[in-house]
Amino acid sequence: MPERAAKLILHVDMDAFFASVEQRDRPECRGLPVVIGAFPGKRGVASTCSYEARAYGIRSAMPIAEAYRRCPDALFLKPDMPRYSEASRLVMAALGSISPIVEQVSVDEAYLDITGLDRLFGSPEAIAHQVKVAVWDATALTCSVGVGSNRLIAKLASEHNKPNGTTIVLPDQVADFLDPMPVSNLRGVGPKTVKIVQRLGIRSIKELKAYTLESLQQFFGEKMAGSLYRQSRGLASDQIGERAERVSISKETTFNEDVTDIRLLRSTLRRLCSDVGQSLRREDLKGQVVSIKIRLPGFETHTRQRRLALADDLDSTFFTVAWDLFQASGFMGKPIRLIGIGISDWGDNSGANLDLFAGDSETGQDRRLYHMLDEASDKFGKGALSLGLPDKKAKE
DNA sequence: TCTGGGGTCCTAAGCCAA
DNA sequence: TCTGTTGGCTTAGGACCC
Repeated sequence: MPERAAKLILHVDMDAFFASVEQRDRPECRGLPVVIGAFPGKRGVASTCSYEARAYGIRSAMPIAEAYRRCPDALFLKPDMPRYSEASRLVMAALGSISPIVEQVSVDEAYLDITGLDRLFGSPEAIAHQVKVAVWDATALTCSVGVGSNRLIAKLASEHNKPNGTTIVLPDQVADFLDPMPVSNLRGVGPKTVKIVQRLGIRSIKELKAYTLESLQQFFGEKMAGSLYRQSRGLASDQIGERAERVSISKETTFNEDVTDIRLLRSTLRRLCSDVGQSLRREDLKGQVVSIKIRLPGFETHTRQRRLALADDLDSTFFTVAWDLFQASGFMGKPIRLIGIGISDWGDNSGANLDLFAGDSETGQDRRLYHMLDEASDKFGKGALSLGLPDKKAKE
């Protein structure tokens, strides 16, 4: 068996992406603290912020009220996703000019397989430089670049020196690079896992590495233990490819104030179902599992889901099921902080307008009429309209 | 401090059929 | 026919990421 050539993976992470696009396009924002996210006074968090805002201690995912407290003079802007998507498209096109193997992982991040590109560009440092020049030429935005032997090392390397940094980690430098890092730097390690790690007295990746796989399995789930064991040794996938196919589409909304009004909840759910239906049809998908998400004032979150007899993409189908799930959830009449809907499990039935309920004679046209009735009853009150359809409850 | 929105993945419990 | 086991599927919740 011929030995496989060592891989060289490069990770690109745009610097404060949304905020940088705003500062690029709006000269009045340059050099100032800019926070992208919710407006102060409303519920929400900072999606991202400029480096000037970070100097005030503002961070991604920080409640917007806290961000405002830290810097009332910051410019608070709503995200302009179409503009960021366009910038993202240009970044990815620029990366494609460097390597034929690019995997976009989010709007502002990508992995490149740069194995063998030294013949074209030279050293890993030279390739990283080429990437930054290409991104700058295409967008006038800076990025941070990390190079390593696999995805984990490349990603940690790009995070190592931000903004506008370059970090190369050669295979014989991996242990020195990882050992002093906190365990929270590893993928999949969030606040809950950090708590367990702290309870065990583990502070660094070096200390984590002292644990055997079997001992980690006593404190973490099987998968998490395996993941921690491999990551602490710098082991990870070096395969770069197409972005994985999406597995669900969802829409949700948090109310500015908790809601008990059934009509408002119903109309909100209908709007979300319509949005999610539109997204599905745009992507030519039909889903077979309808899930609703309900968040109560204490941030307690519940989900309910139901499998359809056949996959569908109609707003009215989703709304009928979602509303039914909500009514059966036991949360009717309680204050609701957030309501959401998600569709998943792409069925393979290709025909459109398939019946929702097995053995039910309700057609797609019927459903549209029920949908109109529902809309009308929302507007004018129940019983205001009759289209001569059989009573839906009676049918079931 | 008081926590968005859109995702993915993992785990556990309950149910059901072999 | 009854009972225990096992494994798959569904459902719900939770952790995490960007």
